[in-house]
Amino acid sequence: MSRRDGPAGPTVFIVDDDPDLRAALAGLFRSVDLATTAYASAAEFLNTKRSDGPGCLVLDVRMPGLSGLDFQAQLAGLGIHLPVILMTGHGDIPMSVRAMKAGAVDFLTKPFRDQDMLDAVMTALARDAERRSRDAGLLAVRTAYETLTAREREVFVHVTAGLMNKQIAGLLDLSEITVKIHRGHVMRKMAARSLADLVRMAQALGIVPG
Amino acid sequence: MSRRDGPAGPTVFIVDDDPDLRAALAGLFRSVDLATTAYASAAEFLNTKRSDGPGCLVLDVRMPGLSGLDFQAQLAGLGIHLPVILMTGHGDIPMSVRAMKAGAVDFLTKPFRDQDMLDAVMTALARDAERRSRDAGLLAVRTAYETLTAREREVFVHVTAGLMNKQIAGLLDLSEITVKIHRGHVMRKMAARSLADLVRMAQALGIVPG
DNA sequence: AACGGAATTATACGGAGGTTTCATCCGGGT
DNA sequence: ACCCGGATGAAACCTCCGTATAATTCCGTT
Repeated sequence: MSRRDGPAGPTVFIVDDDPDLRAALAGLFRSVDLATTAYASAAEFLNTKRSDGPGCLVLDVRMPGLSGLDFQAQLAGLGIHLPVILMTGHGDIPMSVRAMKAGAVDFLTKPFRDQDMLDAVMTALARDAERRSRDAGLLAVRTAYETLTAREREVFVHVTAGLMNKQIAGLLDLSEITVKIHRGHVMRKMAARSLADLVRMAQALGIVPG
Repeated sequence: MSRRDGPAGPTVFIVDDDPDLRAALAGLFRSVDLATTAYASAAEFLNTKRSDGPGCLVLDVRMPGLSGLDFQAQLAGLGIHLPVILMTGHGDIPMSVRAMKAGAVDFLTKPFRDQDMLDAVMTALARDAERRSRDAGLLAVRTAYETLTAREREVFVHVTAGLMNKQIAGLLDLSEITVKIHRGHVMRKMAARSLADLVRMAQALGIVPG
């Protein structure tokens, strides 16, 4: 029921209190060469050390302790951004709408067809992969940004706003040469090979002149 | 049941074959000063001349002719990007999930509370307003981009990729001075006041060097 | 007290950006 | 035949960017 999820591929995390369903799902995912790890409750999932590798969550709505919906609502706050697929045997429309509004990939009613679950998981894994590639690019930029001093960040903002060194000097009450120095430091620390690069980094960081 | 939707505010378009519900909804929205226009079917909505102003759609799922779900699926293809709220008296979970996956703002089961509908409409109108402001900014950029000649567009791509005029000249087999000329034309035609501006425009246009 | 990092500024130089003026060439349309 | 827009490019000129060198000040750590 559990397999190593090395660099080979993503892991499907199953959280359901029904051992039979856990086994069935694990078998289903194994049939398409997906690694799986199963848990009987949300608490068990949270208390277990996991790699933070790629994957997705398959949650039962009705479980002892935290329900699948409540669990889903808490995931973002816990820093877990795995895409979620919900399953239920006794759901209703408001419940499914709430889950989808909260960003669930799918909301399946039991019994569901194997293919429907596989489709949902594939969609979830694709969504996770996309988020990870976005985050990976952003992490390097954020890390570099952290190394900037306060002054350098001010200059960074104005440079990427398109202001000339002279104008920035006026705004910050500095000499133009000082702005040039800071600007050079920003380019070096951010590993930007051109102003265009730096502007895109600012965009990714959500930095706006206003 | 119908009110002018001048520059005052957005319009809620109601599509439902039940006259009583149409009237009730119109009354509800009027109570919060929202303009409404009601239709008995999807076909009637499509055949009627409407302003393309801000608003949202409130659709019944079960209607004679095109169902609310099918109608929703066709809207994007018809160039109609109004946010959709669906209502149904006899829906099921797969139906609601399909609607939400297709981007519906909400999926309400009849009977619903007035406040739930109003909340959904407010969310929908906010989403529409946001999309419109994004589109408005993009339209100007797209229009300006249309005026560029083929050569200017090539230079545009490489400039926003961060290449120096000298490098661009090499790639396009031109003299550096000619690149400068084209570059100047690009800046003027795109109304970019700085290279940073131009880079952001390229981002918005989805222009990538690769 | 000594050291190092951050911030500041000046001078100087070379490279890159940007514009103007002038001029040539080509294809399309009047 | 003529004109015009697009593309090309040379010369000249100015501004802006970037960096190296050197120096000063302040602040926090050792």
